[in-house]
Amino acid sequence: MLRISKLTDYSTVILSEMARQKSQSFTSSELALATSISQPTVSKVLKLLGKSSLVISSRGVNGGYRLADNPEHLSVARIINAMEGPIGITECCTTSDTCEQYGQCHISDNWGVINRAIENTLNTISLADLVSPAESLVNMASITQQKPEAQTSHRTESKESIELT
Amino acid sequence: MLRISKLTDYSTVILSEMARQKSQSFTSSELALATSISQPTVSKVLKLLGKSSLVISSRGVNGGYRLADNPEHLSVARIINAMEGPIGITECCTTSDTCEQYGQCHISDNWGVINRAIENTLNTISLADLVSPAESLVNMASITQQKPEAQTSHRTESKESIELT
DNA sequence: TAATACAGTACCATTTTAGTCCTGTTTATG
DNA sequence: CATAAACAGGACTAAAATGGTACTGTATTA
Repeated sequence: MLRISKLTDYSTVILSEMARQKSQSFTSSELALATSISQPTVSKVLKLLGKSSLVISSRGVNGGYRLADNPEHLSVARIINAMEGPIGITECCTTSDTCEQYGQCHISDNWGVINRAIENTLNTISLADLVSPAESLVNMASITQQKPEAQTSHRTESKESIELT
Repeated sequence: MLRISKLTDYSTVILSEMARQKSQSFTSSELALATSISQPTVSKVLKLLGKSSLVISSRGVNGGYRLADNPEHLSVARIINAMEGPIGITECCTTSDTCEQYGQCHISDNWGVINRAIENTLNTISLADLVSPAESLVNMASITQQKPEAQTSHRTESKESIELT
């Protein structure tokens, strides 16, 4: 299904809740309430995000979490990276050496190119984009464009090649 | 990690082996030998691909599998779709109704946009591209471009926002 | 010193995935 | 028409990943 994990999904919900509110600091209980995610799970997610310094925590009474940077400067790629580690659509994209097929595989380089293309997409989208109306994101030409420009490579016509709903 | 499954990975290796050879028909044993993937696994993959009519099988002596269409007309998105079902980077991209957060979630629409962007990328790349030298793919402007064009939305500068290797 | 809130880790249940095997069915061929 | 080659369709198991929770510890404020 090519899916981010549920915890990663939660992290985007939690972070966008933080980005949407003007408040500076949030406890995990507050965010649990606001997102309908259980408090222990919210806590787990925020701890992970803290390790990569996407959020900053303060302990004790009146403690909580706050965003480490402006939502404009936090990309979706970094969020995924913090929760799941480096984006690698195939095994060889991240581990490169452990694959048994290595040497007789003719496509690992191309998977690397594909992986970087997806990284680029996710890197281009910020937390601020995530909380903006969907129209804004659709209008980001670099995200949704499908240019029919001249090039050497064979291309699949997108119309006939997909029946995803 | 945002990864395709191992079986899906195998499927791309197997299909590209079929695309590279001029031969028309391949038995699962031949492909197992050529790819260093075990024969039962190759067989399992080809059966799955057959269900979505990406390959055509013929039984009996001299039977085997052949590509259902030219490599130029088979997109990576369709391969993933055949092996794993619809591409959905989040749960709400595919199932839409079962999510508990539905109603109070403010970002599902935007995840839909992101999902379509990734679909577009994977849809643009064909099996023929996968077996071509990596340079060809890099030169596909629609895949790797990162346009800094004017737009309304906030953008993350790709340089500072990512430390993936 | 007591209460609040995060830190770190461990744990377990569930689900998913990978890989194999077995029992059909189809087809070419001698 | 018998036999062997090859795919079809499940069933099954082991291993791994994931999700969710709990527990103990530490920092901070009042």
